[in-house]
Amino acid sequence: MVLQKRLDYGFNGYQVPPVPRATRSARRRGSFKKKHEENQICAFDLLAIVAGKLLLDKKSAPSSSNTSADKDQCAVINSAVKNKWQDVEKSLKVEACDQGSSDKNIYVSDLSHVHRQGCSSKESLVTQNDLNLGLASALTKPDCAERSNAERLVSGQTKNEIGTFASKAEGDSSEYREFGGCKLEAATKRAVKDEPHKSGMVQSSTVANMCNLEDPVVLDAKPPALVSSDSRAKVPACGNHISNSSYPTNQDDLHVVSRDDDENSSGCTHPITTKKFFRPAPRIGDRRIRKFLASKCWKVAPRLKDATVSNCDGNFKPVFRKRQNCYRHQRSERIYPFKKRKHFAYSSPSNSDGGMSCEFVSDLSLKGSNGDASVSRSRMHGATGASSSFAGQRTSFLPRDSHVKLRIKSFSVPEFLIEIPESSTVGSLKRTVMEAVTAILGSGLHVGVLLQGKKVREDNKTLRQTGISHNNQLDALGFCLEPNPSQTPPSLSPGDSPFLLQCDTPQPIRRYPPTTGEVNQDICADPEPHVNNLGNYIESDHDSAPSPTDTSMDKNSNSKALVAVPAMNVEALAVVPAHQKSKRSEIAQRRIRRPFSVTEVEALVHAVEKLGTGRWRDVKLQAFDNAKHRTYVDLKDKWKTLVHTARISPQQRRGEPVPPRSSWTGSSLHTLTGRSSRRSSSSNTSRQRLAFSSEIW
DNA sequence: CTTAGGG
DNA sequence: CCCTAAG
Repeated sequence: MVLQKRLDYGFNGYQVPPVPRATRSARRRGSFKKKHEENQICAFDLLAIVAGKLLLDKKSAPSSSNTSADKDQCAVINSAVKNKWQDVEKSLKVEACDQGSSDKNIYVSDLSHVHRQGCSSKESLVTQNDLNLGLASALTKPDCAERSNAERLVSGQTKNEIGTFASKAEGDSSEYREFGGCKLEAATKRAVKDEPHKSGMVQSSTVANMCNLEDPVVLDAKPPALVSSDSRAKVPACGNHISNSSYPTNQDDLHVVSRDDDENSSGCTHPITTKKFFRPAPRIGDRRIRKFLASKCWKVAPRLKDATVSNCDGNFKPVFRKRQNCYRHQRSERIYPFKKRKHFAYSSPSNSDGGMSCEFVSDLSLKGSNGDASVSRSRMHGATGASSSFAGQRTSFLPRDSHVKLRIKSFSVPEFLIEIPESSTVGSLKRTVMEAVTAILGSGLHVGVLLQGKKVREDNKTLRQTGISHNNQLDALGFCLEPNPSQTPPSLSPGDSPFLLQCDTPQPIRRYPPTTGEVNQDICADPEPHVNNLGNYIESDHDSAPSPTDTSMDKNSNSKALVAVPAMNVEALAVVPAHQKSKRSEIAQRRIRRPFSVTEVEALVHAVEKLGTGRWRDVKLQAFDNAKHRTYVDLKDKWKTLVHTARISPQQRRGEPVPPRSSWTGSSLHTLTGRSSRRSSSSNTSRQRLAFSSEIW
């Protein structure tokens, strides 16, 4: 094995993403290089932090004493390490010095591993570890007894225990979790601060040790290339804690701890025990292809805006369908439940006075609801179950006379048609309907008012004029949701109402045809897995997405392809475009918070370590391709917070390690490099860190 | 659409 | 997470 030339641009010994591709903007800004370099540091740090697979063998820790001899030894270690690393052809089994014994090595494991781990440090690993992770307390404990104690603890733990511990710890604090059970000062402190009652966990520095000092064997474990928490994998009952083996360090038996369920899932953790769960890092070509496809899909992934925008023209269907085809699993669930949910709730009142009620609408609702809608109490409709039922008061727009109190129990959804292959599952049918309904609801609605079963179209009349008064029988009054007319630019009515649109042409019922039914069926040869996949897939909306390697993905996509979401002409040149628009943005609801799971963070770190920052889209595609709810912005943000939480000072990011402990600082170790000597001048920071660590350990 | 960065 | 400027 050969250390690839990436070492050449290793920054402070950290692995550098292969030939970083500066983004266009970055190139333009000319700031890419710097950013990238900084990122390398972050990548490594966080990688180390998160993965908890530091390259140090536990034996590398100075074992028993903290004498100056030790320090000298450390210096030797470091220079040895450094030299080793500079020799690109040599084995990466870097010898460290522990009492001068070559048996006690710093293991860097093999090259491939190193590359996977992203650690190609030319620097002292010891230093790095210690620096970034507070490494093993064994390394840093000034007190010999303490140190050896820590060591004992470390060595006494089996891998499994480590995993268990880490997992448990993982479940305790989300801040803590983010570091994969490896303690980081900042993180730990934060955990303490945030959850004082759990400080017990925090004190267990052994976790860090264990993680950091795992056997080289363990280190060889393939790091997850992808973060996919495949929800289609068997998801065991969610317990409070994860199974012992859930810590993803075992080779070929990666267990995914998927915890990105909903925010308040009471720490529900799904140990996913599917073997070979992770797809190994795709080869370049492979990845290219995948990337290409994915990016294609990604690019056309409809957002809400897309939908609305594309709906604005009359010929929306082809466009939309195309998107639909491409979108597949990427279709983000965020679109519907959140951004759109409120739309109809708001849009009804806002539209009700918009003067958009049209004849065809009335026609529709009548047809659709079989007259039901024409009665005041329209019920939830058909299989959709998606009527927007809300009860509330609807005050009239009358200036200040007696108010009409209305109670709207529910709205009926206008009729629409769905075509779906017979081979489709009930689940997909439901989903199809749901999406159709959601699309209708989300794409702008009008409220139709019916009085005594008659459509009230004169929007400018007062309620009183219309005959709606407080002493009315409320039953005489009805409301229905009406789709916006997808019509050619409406012309203003020359009549009494300047805002009343003329929509005399009856609109055909919307259809939601399957995109390519036959093809789908062909592909979905076996309907059974289809069912399962779909079911799980739907559930997976809450969780992460399925693994990309899973071929059943296709089926899913196909089943999704059956879901033809209608394109409705939303605010097609609506009467009050600006108004509606502002409303829309107002309405947009915040997405639910979904804390990153350890696995995700790991994957993120890996991806960033590999790709560098500034390529969030690539990161997303590569590592979070299936996590539909993670946008590249999310990833970027997560990285941001990770770096912040890790308290990787700009200094460190620039590659100037800060000694965690003055006892180390003073040693000859730090005179090895100019950097090291510079470092001592920055002891200010180190003292802060010191105080910090002592708080924890 | 992506990225960067502030909030 | 959201928002937005900038490219």
